[in-house]
Amino acid sequence: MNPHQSSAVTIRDVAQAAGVHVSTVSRALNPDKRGLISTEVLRAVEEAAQRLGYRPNRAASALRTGRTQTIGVLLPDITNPVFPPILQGIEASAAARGYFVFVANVADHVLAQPIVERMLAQRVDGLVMAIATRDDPLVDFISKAGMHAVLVNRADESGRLPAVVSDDRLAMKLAVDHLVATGHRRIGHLAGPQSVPTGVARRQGVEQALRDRGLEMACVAECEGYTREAGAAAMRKLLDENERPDAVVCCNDLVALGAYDVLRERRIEVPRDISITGHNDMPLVDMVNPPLTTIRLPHRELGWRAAEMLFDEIDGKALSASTVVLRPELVVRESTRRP
Amino acid sequence: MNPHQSSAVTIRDVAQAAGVHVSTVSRALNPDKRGLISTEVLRAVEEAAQRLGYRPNRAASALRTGRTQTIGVLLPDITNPVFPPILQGIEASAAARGYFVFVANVADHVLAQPIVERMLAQRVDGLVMAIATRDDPLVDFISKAGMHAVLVNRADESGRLPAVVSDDRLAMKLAVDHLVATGHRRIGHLAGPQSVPTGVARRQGVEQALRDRGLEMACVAECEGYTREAGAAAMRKLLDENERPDAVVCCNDLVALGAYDVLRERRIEVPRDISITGHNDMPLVDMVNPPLTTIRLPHRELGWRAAEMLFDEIDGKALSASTVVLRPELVVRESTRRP
DNA sequence: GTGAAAGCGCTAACAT
DNA sequence: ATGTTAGCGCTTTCAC
Repeated sequence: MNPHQSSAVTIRDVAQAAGVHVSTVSRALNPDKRGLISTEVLRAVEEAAQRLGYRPNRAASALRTGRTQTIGVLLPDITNPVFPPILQGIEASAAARGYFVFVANVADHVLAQPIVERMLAQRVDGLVMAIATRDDPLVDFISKAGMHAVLVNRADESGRLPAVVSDDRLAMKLAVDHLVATGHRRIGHLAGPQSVPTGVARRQGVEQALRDRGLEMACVAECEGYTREAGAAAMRKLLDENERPDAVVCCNDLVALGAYDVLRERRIEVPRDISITGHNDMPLVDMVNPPLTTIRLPHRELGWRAAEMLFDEIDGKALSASTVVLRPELVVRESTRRP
Repeated sequence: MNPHQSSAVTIRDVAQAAGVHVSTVSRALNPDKRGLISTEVLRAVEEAAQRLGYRPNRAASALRTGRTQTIGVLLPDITNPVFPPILQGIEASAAARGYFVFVANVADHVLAQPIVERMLAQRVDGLVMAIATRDDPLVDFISKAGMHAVLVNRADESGRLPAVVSDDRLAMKLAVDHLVATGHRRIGHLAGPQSVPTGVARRQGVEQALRDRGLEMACVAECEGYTREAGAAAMRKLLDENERPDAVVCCNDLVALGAYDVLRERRIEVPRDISITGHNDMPLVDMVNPPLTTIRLPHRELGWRAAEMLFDEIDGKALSASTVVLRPELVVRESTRRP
């Protein structure tokens, strides 16, 4: 916006037009202090502000109050379909409170700290982070800087930052229970990288759920990443090194789709010969062949809740639980055999 | 961020530590004015700033200069897969220039103007908008306010705002030419809503491309929206009211997927009995059955270019073309019969 | 090359 | 209930 031509109208102009002092205008326009102003003056100020097209300069008020009414959101990859709904939830919560959201795509984790520093300079009131690896020095930096921050879709194992996550173990239990209930007994797992918390948690979830049913893991292979290619490679390995299982619980939808690729290539039919489950319920997995049975996460709510927690912290009522765990949900489609 | 505990270090502190005046510090830390400072002083200032962990307060500099180093991005729906790459492009361009990006999800178009007003109050330096309907009063509002703005994925028919778009007619021509080259003659179209510019342009594109090849449109049906359901409904209508075409050019991938649904239901096999093309190359359309032949748009570049144009405007070098049209690309998969 | 001083627009004591 | 005043942290003339 060109500062020279637009909205040169300041609180001064309004005060003059309304025939009152600037501080009166400031009060009249502040919802929290409107009560202190007489009805006539209030009306006069509002009329003048309206007429002149006054728009308070947030930069000035930010300078004065130290609060910018903005928060920052750090995402590893906006194009990964899990993040848009999370962002949407955050944005909705922020918008409802009159906050704006800075979005930064942290393509490479080494850029995270510089970005956080710039956000600090920008005086954001807080941060929602979907990045943070385990034992992240960034968490350190943030607490040292005294910034308000909440993690989303990532837990802070050191417990210094509040977080909102989905229940990975429960997710896998839902998948396993569904498979067992539909008659599967030899159940395998395509595990996520064991270097990341979700990879470990989901694998443990599968093992535990199996044990609860008196079963053992039939076979397992670890993916190098949460991608279709990694899923295909792991599936190949799984099939080559083990007797074929009845069903495979995949750590993620993309991995499941990679498994589909290999099964199609080998003419093993889903779900007739083998059942497959995913995790995330990403868009269009209901369109693949066969439509994928998967776990739906409350992504939007994850974002919403994280933002709400952040605002509570900012407002000083930081009483809330430090980690909120949301419930995932099983979505049964056609990649799992019916009983 | 809590203003009380963090980064209480100001330019004053640095000045004192370095034994110089604040204005000297300001100059030393401003890349454009660093030249005016002697090497020793420069070094002393930098050392002091570093040591104290000084971080310039952008709110203060924004107040003083009228520039915030932020831009706003207005999106109709972040969860629509075309927008994340656009946003990514915008964000990358902004980050490269040290700008931050406010993202606002404009769920309902009546909210657009209030949001723009808040962005104005926030003193964003400019706006990238992926919203704007035809003859949008918002465009009016923005030009009146003297804001810098660029449209993306939407053209401003009144020509008051620069825009970056993809070539819809060319997109359809690529699809039609491919179909003709692979032996199709009776070619139909599932058109987008004729109330939106892209719906009209794509339909005209199909018609023109056909005419260029000496063919006529075999049949056409209009979708009520760019959704799978609308695509299915339109496909049903198309089949019910016309002799079956060899191929159908769809206005959009989701519509094409809706067409798939109907064809599967009627046991019409793709591409043996009929060929189908989409538009957008959204994620996973390579995973559906059969993988969809479609048009890939340079979404990320759309965003990048829009942001670059905006920055040019902000910097006063608004010489660039007022509308940039980017080339889409044909992606041949298995939903179109080979010759 | 550096310092002095004013002021961006707003808010919040404090005074009345 | 309203006015007075000071100042948030920075940039930018204007002096020297």
